[in-house]
Amino acid sequence: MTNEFTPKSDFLHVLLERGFVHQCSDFPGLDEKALQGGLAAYIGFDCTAPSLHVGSLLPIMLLSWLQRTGGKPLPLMGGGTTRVGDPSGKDESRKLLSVEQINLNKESIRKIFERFLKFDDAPNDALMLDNADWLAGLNYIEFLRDVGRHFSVNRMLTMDSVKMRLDREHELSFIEFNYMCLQAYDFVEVNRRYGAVLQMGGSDQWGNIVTGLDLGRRMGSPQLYALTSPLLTTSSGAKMGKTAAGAVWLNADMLSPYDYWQYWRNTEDADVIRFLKLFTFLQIEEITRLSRLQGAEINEAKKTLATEATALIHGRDAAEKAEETARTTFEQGTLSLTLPTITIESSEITAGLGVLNAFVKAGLVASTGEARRQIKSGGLRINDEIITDERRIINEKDFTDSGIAKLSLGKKKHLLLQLK
RNA sequence: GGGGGAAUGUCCCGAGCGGCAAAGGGGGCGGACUGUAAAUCCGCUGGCUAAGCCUUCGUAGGUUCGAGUCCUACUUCCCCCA
Repeated sequence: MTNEFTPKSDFLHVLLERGFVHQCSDFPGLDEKALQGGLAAYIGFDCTAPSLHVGSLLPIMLLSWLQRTGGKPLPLMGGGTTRVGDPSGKDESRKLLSVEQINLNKESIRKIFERFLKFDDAPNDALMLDNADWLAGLNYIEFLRDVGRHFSVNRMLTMDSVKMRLDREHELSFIEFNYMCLQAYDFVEVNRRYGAVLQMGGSDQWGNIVTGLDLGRRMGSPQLYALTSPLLTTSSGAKMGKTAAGAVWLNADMLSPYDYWQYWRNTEDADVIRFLKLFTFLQIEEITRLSRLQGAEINEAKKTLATEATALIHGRDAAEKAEETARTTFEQGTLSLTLPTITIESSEITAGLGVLNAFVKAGLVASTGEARRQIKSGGLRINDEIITDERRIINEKDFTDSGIAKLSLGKKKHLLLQLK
C-alpha cells in the first residue's frame, strides 16, 4: 500500500514511519502539498456520546502530528451529520439523538481536543468546526440542485458500506443513505471556507471521504486528498476500546486516569511497539530501543506506554500518580491510598453492609447475583483476603484507622471504600 | 395487490415434541499457569430480601392446569408471483 513511496514532507514521513497510514488517494500529490507548508486538513468526529473513546484517539493523533509538522488541523464536530447517522459498517440503524443531546455531547468532546491541539490565532493553529453551521440551514431544493445532481446513485450503490447492507438484506433508510452525501458536501464546504484539501479518518471512512473528493472535482474545488488510518484491533483480533466496564472513555469523569493507565498497561506484548508509535509522541529512537526488550522486560515498555498515553489526556501528574499507584498495588502488594475511591456513609456499616451489596455499590460487579458467582470462583477479595462467605458482613474491623478498606475483583481491579 | 417465511436470553450469532430460566457458539468475566502479556485448561455468563420468589422469547389478545412452542390481530423484515 505504501511500498516504494518515500515522502519528502515531514508530515507524511512521520505518519508512514509510525504506522498511521492505511490508504491515501495520492501520496506524491499530497506530499507535494505538505511540502508547500500550511497544509490544512480535517477529520470528522461523531457526537453520539458525551466523550470520545480510545477509538477516536488515532484520528486525534493524526491532527496533532499535522500541527506538529506545520499544518493546520481542523477537527470537525458532526453536529449536523450526527442528526442523520452513519451507516458505515453497521447493520443496525443508529438511534437518532435529540438535538439537545448532540449539543451537550459536542461541548463535552470539545475539551479533549484542547489537550492535543493548540487553538489560537496563529496561521497553523487549530480551529474547531461544526458541520451544523452549514448543514442545519440547508435548503432541500437548493441542495438537490447544486449538490445532489453530482451524486450518482448507481455509484453509491456499489460502495461497500451500502452494498453490505443491501447484500445482507438489512434495512437502509433514506436518511442514512443521505449521510454520505452530507459528508461529501462537508469536504467541499470545509475546503471552500477553510481551505482544507485533505480529509483524514479511519479506514472505514474511505468510501465517504473519496465520495467527497469526487464531489469536489465535480463542483470545481481544488484537488482534494484522502488519507485513512488502519482500523485498530489488538493482535489477538479484538476490537480496541472495550473493557469490562465498557468503553475506554477519554473524559476523566467517565474513566479515572488510574483505570485509563491500567488499560494501556494491560496491552498485549505484540501490540506495545505499534501502540507506542501511534499513541505517544516518544521519539522513534526511544521506541526502537524499547522494541529490543524481551520477555518480561516488555513490561517496562508497557509502563512507558501507559504513562505516556495517560499523560496526554490527563496530564503528566495524573499519569505518574497512576503509575505510582500501580507500583504500590501490584509490585509491592501494599495498600495504595491513591486507588480510585468511593465514599460510604459509616451508618451503612453500622447497619451491617453485606459484601454482595458492597461490591455492587462499588461498581465492581453489576448485581448481587454476579457478586455471588464471583465469590464461588474466588474472584472477590476484601483487603486481599478472599471472600468465601457470601453472607459476610463488612464491619469496622475491615477498615483502617483512617477508614479505608480495599475491595478487589480478580487480580487487577481494585477500589477503595472510604468511610465518611 | 396475492402467496410463503422470519423476529429467541437487551453484546452478537443461533437451537428450541405444550412442562423452559430455555441447547450450542462467539464475546465477556473469574480461576489455574505466567510477566498485571499471549496461548492453553477449568468455571461462570436473567433479577432478588435466594434451597424460595419475580421478570424474560417482536406487540396485544385468546385456547390450555400449563404457551417461546397452538390460534387471532397488529408491527417490522425477507422471498416468490402480479
